[in-house]
Amino acid sequence: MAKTVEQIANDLNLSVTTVRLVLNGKAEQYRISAKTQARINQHVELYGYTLNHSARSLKLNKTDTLGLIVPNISNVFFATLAEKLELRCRRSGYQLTISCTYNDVDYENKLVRALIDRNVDGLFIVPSTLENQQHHLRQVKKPLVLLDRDFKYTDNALVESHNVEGGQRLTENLLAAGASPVWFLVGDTALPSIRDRLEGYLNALKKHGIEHRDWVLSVNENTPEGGKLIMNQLLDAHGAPDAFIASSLPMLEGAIEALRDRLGEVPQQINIGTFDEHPMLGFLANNVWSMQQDENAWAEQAFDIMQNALDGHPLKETIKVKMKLIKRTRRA
Amino acid sequence: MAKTVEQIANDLNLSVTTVRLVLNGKAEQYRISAKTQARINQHVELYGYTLNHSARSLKLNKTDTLGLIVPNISNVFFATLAEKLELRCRRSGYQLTISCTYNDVDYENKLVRALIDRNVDGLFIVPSTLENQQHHLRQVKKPLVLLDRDFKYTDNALVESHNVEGGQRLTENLLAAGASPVWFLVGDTALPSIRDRLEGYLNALKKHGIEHRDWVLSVNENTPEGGKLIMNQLLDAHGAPDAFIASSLPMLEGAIEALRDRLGEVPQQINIGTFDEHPMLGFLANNVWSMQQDENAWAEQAFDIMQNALDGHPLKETIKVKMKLIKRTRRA
DNA sequence: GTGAAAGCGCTAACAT
DNA sequence: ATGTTAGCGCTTTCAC
Repeated sequence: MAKTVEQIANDLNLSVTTVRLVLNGKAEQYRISAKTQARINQHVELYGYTLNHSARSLKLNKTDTLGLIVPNISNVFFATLAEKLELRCRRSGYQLTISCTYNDVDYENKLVRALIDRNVDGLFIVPSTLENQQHHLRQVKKPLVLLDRDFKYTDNALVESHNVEGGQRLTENLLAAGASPVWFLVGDTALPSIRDRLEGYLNALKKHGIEHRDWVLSVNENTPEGGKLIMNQLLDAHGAPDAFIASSLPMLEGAIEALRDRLGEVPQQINIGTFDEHPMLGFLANNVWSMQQDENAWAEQAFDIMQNALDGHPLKETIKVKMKLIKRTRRA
Repeated sequence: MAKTVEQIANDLNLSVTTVRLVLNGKAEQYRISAKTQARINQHVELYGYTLNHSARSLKLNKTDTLGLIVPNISNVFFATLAEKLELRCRRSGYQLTISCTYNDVDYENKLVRALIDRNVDGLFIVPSTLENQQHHLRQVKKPLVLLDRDFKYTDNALVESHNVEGGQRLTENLLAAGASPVWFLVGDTALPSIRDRLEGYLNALKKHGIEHRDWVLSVNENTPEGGKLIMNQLLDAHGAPDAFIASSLPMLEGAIEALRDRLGEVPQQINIGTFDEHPMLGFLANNVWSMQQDENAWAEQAFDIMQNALDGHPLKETIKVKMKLIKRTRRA
């Protein structure tokens, strides 16, 4: 397949420079004779030419590769984000390499090192903890775009959803539906995004003159197990709820499981709110409001910032992407 | 951060060879003096050393990188497979780069070219069509492991689930539950995996002395839209079913949507079978049987084959991984 | 026990 | 308009 520039040059008794110029479309600019161009093009047509990225990388000290580090991609949100980002990167000639941390703090640091060692040109990271974030900021001397979690203590560029506003809007819609209380099942307030959603929830309550901070039930893991635990507590203390919001899909999964385990079914009149959209939310017979994150917008914004940084214009902005409410109403 | 081998050698007035030998743990083998070793180790301790992968790749004509091409990763099965495969590859020092085709036939070919151009050492591919498969077999001169879809016309190594057996077992379990007919909603029989599931279904019927081929309803896209269309047809012709099997999760999503749209709810007594497992299947109030694919086993097997091929022992086997049945029973 | 040097294929600076 | 060359950092072969 291959054929190197030098081989082509030799075959045609030309210099590498000449061949390179036409290969790179600079033929006109350097006024390579039409005849030479034709000879080269024909040769390439015949034997092909594929640029050797390793050689190019060695020379230019860049790989035209970007890294993405997320907790996992079996989570639809991160999976979709990865898809959009990969597409956006490829559109500009970058290969994106995706890696998952599985929320393992040490493994995350190792991943960063592995990608830096492979000389990626820049890195998109969803850090697991503040410590991880600080570690990365120290280690990574390349363009870095933080995603999803604003742990503060840095002015590095960051893209996230507008969780406060989203949380508020979601809550207001559930409040408007009438059922009360609207419990808020919150997993892991160590995560800024979760904290912001909670803040939005409280804002909405306050706006409606409600001050029931005891409607908030929290646990310290953002997982199905956490959701199950907390829903069981709720059932113990108050029986079946009329309405609740889960701070994320994994929490919701656990909460629903608890309801089925304890009540034998998920009472259809419960109004449910959740963050992150998924087609299977339609499997619930209930009214379901889901606050969707806009992965496409994230990808565009994050890549823009990266592009600028690669061009030597590092930006320090925090972008908050608007969320979108999806309503599923059950038939009366 | 960096420091090259040559820099270290210069700093210590040694030759690159000596430095390399201790860096690569061949110190004992070549009996480098303890003193020299100490000096080198100390220097590295102090200033660090990171191997330049680009230079190494250029010299050795390999990148220690493998490629994975799947339809998309917003599909949990492929996402999980990608996760497991990435872990397995990293464990052996390979970086995995994941790309999605979105079922775009041309884009898929471009992706293969892009990865080959970047000189990946080998490729795992879920081909979209037979034509794609043949294209890849022609283009890819490197180790290639096909995944998920046995389009035949090749003896290339391939890893897939044992869909026939899985389909049969799933069907038998639904038949045993008593409800009848057990409809089979099948999307896109152009996909070998789907065809095998159907075959398993028919085997089960036959085994039970049932010959109702008209229980099979098919459409030509394996999507929510396909599932919706087909369930609507079923509702038109026979009313609400007592039991059905969906050939994949996307199909099930559409089928459930149709039920809700038409009946206002998903009748709880319907027994549902599906392929691929997902926690949110628990959102259905129904009995749900799901036939789960074992991504971990796929990853292990696929990597093994790849490893062998990279070591110069190309294998031509087709591996069929056993599936696992998950049962969700509703409370009476 | 340690050293020297060629060469992987590309780019960019400098010739003509 | 086209040619020459150095060098990116590594590996490998050969030499003392």
